[in-house]
Amino acid sequence: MARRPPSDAVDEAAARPLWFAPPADDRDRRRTLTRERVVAEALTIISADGVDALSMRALATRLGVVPSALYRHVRNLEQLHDLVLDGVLAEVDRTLDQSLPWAERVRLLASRIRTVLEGRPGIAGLLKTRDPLGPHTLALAEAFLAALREAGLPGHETGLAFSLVYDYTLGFALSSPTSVNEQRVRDPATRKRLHAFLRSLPADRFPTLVGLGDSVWTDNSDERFTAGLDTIVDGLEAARRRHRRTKAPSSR
Amino acid sequence: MARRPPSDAVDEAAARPLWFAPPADDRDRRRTLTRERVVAEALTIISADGVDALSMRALATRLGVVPSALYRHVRNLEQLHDLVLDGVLAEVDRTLDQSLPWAERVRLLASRIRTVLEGRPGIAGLLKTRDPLGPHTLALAEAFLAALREAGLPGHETGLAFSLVYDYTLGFALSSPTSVNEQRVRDPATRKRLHAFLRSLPADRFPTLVGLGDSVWTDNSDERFTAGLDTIVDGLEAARRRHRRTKAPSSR
DNA sequence: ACTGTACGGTGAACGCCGTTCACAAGCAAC
DNA sequence: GTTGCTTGTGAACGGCGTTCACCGTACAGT
Repeated sequence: MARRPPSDAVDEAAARPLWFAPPADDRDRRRTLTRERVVAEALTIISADGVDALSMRALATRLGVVPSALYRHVRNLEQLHDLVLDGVLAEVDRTLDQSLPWAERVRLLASRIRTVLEGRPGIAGLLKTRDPLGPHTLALAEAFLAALREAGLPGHETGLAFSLVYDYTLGFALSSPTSVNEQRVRDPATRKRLHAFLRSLPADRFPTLVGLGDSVWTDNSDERFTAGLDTIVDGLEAARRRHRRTKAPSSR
Repeated sequence: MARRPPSDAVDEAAARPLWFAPPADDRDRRRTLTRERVVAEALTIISADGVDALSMRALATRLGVVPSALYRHVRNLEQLHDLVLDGVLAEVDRTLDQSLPWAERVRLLASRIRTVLEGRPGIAGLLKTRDPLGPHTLALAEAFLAALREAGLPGHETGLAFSLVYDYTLGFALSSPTSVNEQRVRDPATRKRLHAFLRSLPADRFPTLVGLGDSVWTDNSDERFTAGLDTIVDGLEAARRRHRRTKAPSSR
């Protein structure tokens, strides 16, 4: 009696710092279902068809198993999401040339996160609403903070800066074209209709909108992302200077 | 035959600029179902129990009607979401004292959006993934652009700046505590456990994370929001100066 | 070598969901 | 009064997450 439920690992914030129980032994691997296999298969589903295509039943079918079998390895869909999220974040390259200036390092990390997230349509939505404290999430935070610390801001402001950059990156990845609205956004005909629609707006009600014309709507999401990121980093740079001045008023 | 389906209104970008068909007459109001009543009831559900509690069936029950009846007034759940979103955005106060500097106006608008979105748990998620071009969404964009134009940036950069501020605000509202994780975040005991967990991290693997200590994690989301917003506005200010200098190098 | 037990997969079921479709009640116009 | 259109109804379909009793198998203890 009293069958032990699947472990918590990612779910429980107070879990043991021994996250990834070492693979132990590869004895009966390959024949029986494991949590790793479940999560891995979930990831391939998401990469292929987006996060909406990931369901317990579909996942079970792809693993050649009945849905209820999954619940031996994963507590529920929520926990599966958390595990998948940390698996995705594990794929973000955290290596950085330490000689690079802090701003560049921050930019690099943010760009890499975006790239990885955009390869898994819809996963940014999960990440923003669930925000698991898995090992790789923490490692990523560590990398960001290490770069930001060199900006010379006090600890509290460093945390705020991290939150800003991280939130921006996730938020951007979330609103970028996913599998759902992809064709709607990328389809040039639809885009033309949209531009025509915007041009047809009553100028008395939306003077700025029509006054600025098409140049307002940037379709290139790469440009939009880096431009926003640069502005944020500029703002952080300004804060850095401001703080440096009040702390050690050397010149002027 | 050939029953006319519910109109598109928000859904179709190429719809007539005649958005809100005037109420016409109040003859049979109150007895029969209308699109307005459906959307209004959906909004109260969301405000009370979050966006996850909004389902066609629950909505129908609250309206004293069978689920399929809703499809006479709304094409499907997606369109209902779009209509709800525009309804929410309609509640954002767009009036601004024109004598305020542009930066302050931008800050005001962003804060108001955040306030409204946080009153509807989970709705920011919809907004980011659907992004409807309804009348109030556009009016909000107009207000932002009007403020940003005074920063003196060229049209293209103004659009980028709008995208940045808007995305940041939505992204932040999305990750702020919703009905789902609310108690998990607000509960002081959980917060204590989280802090203890962070302190227990191995310092060799996360030197910055543990080095900065608790000061990194700001629980006050108001402070986090305004700090991020200020940084962004600072960055825009820097871009403004930069551009002004290259355009008209008056002093120095 | 035998036996008990716990693990991990099965099959059926529950209750929810969005959506469709044929049909009926009400109402307007001719 | 008949016609035809609008709008709500009832039943159904397929899909979802999740639970539960069941059972085979492999392994541990004696």
